[in-house]
Amino acid sequence: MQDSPLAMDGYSSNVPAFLTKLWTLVEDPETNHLICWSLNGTSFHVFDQGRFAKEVLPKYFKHNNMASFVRQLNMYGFRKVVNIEQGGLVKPERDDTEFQHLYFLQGHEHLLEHIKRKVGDLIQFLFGQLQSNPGSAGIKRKL
Amino acid sequence: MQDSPLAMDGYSSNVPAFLTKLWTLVEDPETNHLICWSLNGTSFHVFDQGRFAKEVLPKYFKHNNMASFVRQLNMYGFRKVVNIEQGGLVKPERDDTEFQHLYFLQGHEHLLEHIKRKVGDLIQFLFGQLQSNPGSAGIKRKL
Amino acid sequence: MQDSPLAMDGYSSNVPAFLTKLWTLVEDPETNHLICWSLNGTSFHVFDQGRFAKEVLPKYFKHNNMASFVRQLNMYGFRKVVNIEQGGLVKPERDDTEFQHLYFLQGHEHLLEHIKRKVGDLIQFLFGQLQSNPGSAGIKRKL
DNA sequence: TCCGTTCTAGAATATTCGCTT
DNA sequence: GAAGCGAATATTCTAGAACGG
Repeated sequence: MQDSPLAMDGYSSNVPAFLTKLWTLVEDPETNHLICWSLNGTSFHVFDQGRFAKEVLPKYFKHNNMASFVRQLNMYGFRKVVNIEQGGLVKPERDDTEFQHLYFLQGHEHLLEHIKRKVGDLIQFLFGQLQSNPGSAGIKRKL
Repeated sequence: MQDSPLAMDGYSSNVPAFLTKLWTLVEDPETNHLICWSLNGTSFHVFDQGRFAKEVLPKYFKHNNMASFVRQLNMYGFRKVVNIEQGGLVKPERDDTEFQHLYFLQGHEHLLEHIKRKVGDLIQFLFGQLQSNPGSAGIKRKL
Repeated sequence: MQDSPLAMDGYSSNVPAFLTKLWTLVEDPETNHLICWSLNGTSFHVFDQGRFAKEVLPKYFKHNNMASFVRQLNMYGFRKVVNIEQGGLVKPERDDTEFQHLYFLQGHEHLLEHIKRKVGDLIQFLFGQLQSNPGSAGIKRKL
């Protein structure tokens, strides 16, 4: 792989690194045995969390922990897809984790721009207060 | 050096020294192993920051610090190009830093004139206010 | 290393990882040629930034950039010690950077607990507002 | 005046840990 | 018990500020 389509025109898009890396990861046929699109392209699977964490993650991120990867997924609004057989009594035949996001769709890389990183509720609340308080204009600008 | 090509067409171009030095630096085939144009000529790469800082910078500037060089780049509106393969735990094969500016293009030296040194945001804001406020003529003269 | 001496006396010390790593780094005789205490033990020196960044930093941190190391130092209130001879025209004989903090003293590891990480001015201001505003108790509890 | 160099800080994302639901 | 989240620190990129020429 040479250039990501997102970064090919010389100026950087405002899509956070996590999303472009995730996209690259899921697309890359080299790692399809560990992470790949679902059949209909609306979600992605991680097989064998252990190997995925130790072999794939450190190539793109500054860690090798599945938990940190999942934390980022949640920060960007991805949700785990719960499979029926996973919750049952019979042990699933495969270590298979699935995540989904409305704007993470195979063949629609431009939709990544609509995936927004969450911000803490406290910060959001305080920002709202500042917005509605005319007296805080000076503080906002300078602080 | 006698005449800069930038100043040969009858009107004096006031391109700051930093930009002409940067251009010379990137063009110079002698230092292409440490700093050179990207393949398509829309950005430039610095390889091996340490050697670049100690060997190349002092030939053009009054320092040998990568940090000061980067500060100048940002002052003139250059942005770092973030590569996806860097940023992992596993060290990339090459120490490669890339910067880009809309008007820093291989083969278009005359565009350097459009690269403007930034002034502080606060100063910029105040200047904008003065521009749109007719009553501030006296202030404008003094400030 | 089993137990940090900081946590052995019955109460848990919450010294951030950066400070304990920095302490270990400066103390370690193996790396004294790149980072070590000053003669009187009130500051520390980094020699040869380039080698320090590439060889030492990644053993303790998830990066190999001097700039990131310096950002952390400033976050914790360390200040660069400016040497007279470094600013002169004659090139200094050695690449020597020195940092200091009131509570970073050789032989007094327990003082690390007094080094506080800085927090943004805006956050600090907003927190102060919440503290002095009784009506925000519910928000504080829930958010 | 504007530019150059240095040191420090802002701001956004990234990583980790522990709690809540 | 697992999924999701809050909060603190960590890393990166850019900007502020002071000073000198």
